[in-house]
Amino acid sequence: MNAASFYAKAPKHLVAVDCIIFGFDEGRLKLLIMQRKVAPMAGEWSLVGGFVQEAESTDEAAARVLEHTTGLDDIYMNQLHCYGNVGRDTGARVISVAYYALIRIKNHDKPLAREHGAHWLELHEIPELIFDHAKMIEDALAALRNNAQFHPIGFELLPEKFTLSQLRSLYEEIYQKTLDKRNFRKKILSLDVMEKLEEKDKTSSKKGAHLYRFDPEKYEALRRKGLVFEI
Amino acid sequence: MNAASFYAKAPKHLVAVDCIIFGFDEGRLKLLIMQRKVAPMAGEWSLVGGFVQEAESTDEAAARVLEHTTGLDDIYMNQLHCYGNVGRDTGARVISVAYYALIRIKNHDKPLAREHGAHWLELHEIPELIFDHAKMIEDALAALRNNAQFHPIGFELLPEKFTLSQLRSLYEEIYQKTLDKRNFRKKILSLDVMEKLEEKDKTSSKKGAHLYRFDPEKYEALRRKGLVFEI
DNA sequence: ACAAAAGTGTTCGACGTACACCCATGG
DNA sequence: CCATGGGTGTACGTCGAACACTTTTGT
Repeated sequence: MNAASFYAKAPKHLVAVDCIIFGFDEGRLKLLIMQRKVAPMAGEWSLVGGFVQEAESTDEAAARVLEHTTGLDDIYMNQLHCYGNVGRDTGARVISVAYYALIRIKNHDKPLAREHGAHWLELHEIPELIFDHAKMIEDALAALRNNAQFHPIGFELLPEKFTLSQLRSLYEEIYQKTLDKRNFRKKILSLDVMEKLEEKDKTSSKKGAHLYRFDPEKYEALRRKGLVFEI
Repeated sequence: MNAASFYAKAPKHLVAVDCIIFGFDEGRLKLLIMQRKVAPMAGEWSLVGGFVQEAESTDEAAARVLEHTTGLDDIYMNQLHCYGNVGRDTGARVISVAYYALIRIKNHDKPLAREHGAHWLELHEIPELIFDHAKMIEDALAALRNNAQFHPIGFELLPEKFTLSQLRSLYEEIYQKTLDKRNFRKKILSLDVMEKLEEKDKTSSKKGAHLYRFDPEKYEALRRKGLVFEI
């Protein structure tokens, strides 16, 4: 077989990206979910997605879709899985590459999201979703939990400056279990990957809690020592 | 937009699967690599792959390609990652979903593999590969290491009956470090996921080593107790 | 008898876990 | 002055890591 017929003989497929977009607000982990605009399943709840174009990589397609919906262009994003079952999309055979993204809810363009019919919902509020999107969310949660345990990705969900209580409640939300306050502080501070700021946050206590900021250089130093970030 | 044009307007892509096939033989981790038959890059070294057809899922495509090359139809297989860069295949725009597979080298159809120009090579023998296949192997090794630490997948690479020495040398090969014989035995035996057989293997010692067999039911019992397999 | 791999226990340090009280301050 | 969340230290048990000698048997 020559090269031309090798490629020409192969079938072509619609390829989509779907994004599981995590946020953290009011102490709760949330997902950005939208109402689908086209048939079939128009009006049903769906993840944010789009088709991969000729001139873009799948990663770029996911970044484009994310920016289109949130207005943010520097989102932490990881490929989750490629969902390739034949009948998964009831409108056509579509192979979908799912990405999960972590965003700081405060930073995103709320009106833009609203324009697209997108809503932030807590995990237990998620309605029935089209196609295999519920499975995607389930897989994304598992991936988030695995990933958050050994990589400093939790910080992507918090404001740049945050208190230890906020950080702890984020991990409590991710793992769905309460963490001991003293042990958590000991652990995270011993890793020495955050800068302690002079500022205090007084919004949630009279005394005020110190603000911290994740320091990528400190994290790099930790890696260089051969140590592993672990919560 | 109506449904017809929503799907019709989207571009279609060639979608391939590429398989990183691991085996374990003579105490070494090996990969099944083949020489490409078509242009461009004909004659160059490549992973085993093929195009996803209309009527099959990506998983099915990978299983088909694996059976086609090895003659085996019950191979342990995991999706690795979807590689979607625009220029990754120099012959055409091809989106590739990579899978890694673990097989018992002894069981596969050697002549069939040879017919396809496939060869088992040790990790340090792998020549330069086409496209992004070297990156795929690198990623697959990382995934194998991660996965082998918490899931009993090492057994997929060994014969049904194996000695503790074989098992240990497999893990030493995967992690590329020597493991203490006593600690390894203590750890793996404490998990109680293997059946100790009466038979002994005398091929590698005068004294003979007991053979063991992985027992999926014992592993399930471990899981039910909420414990985690960890090496 | 000897070579070659199989098999076996103990000690030590590190780390995870459990747990309760004082501090600072705004209202 | 008191309610609220912030901040702190210790004791115990578990588990991973290091480490060396005896057993068996084919040649």
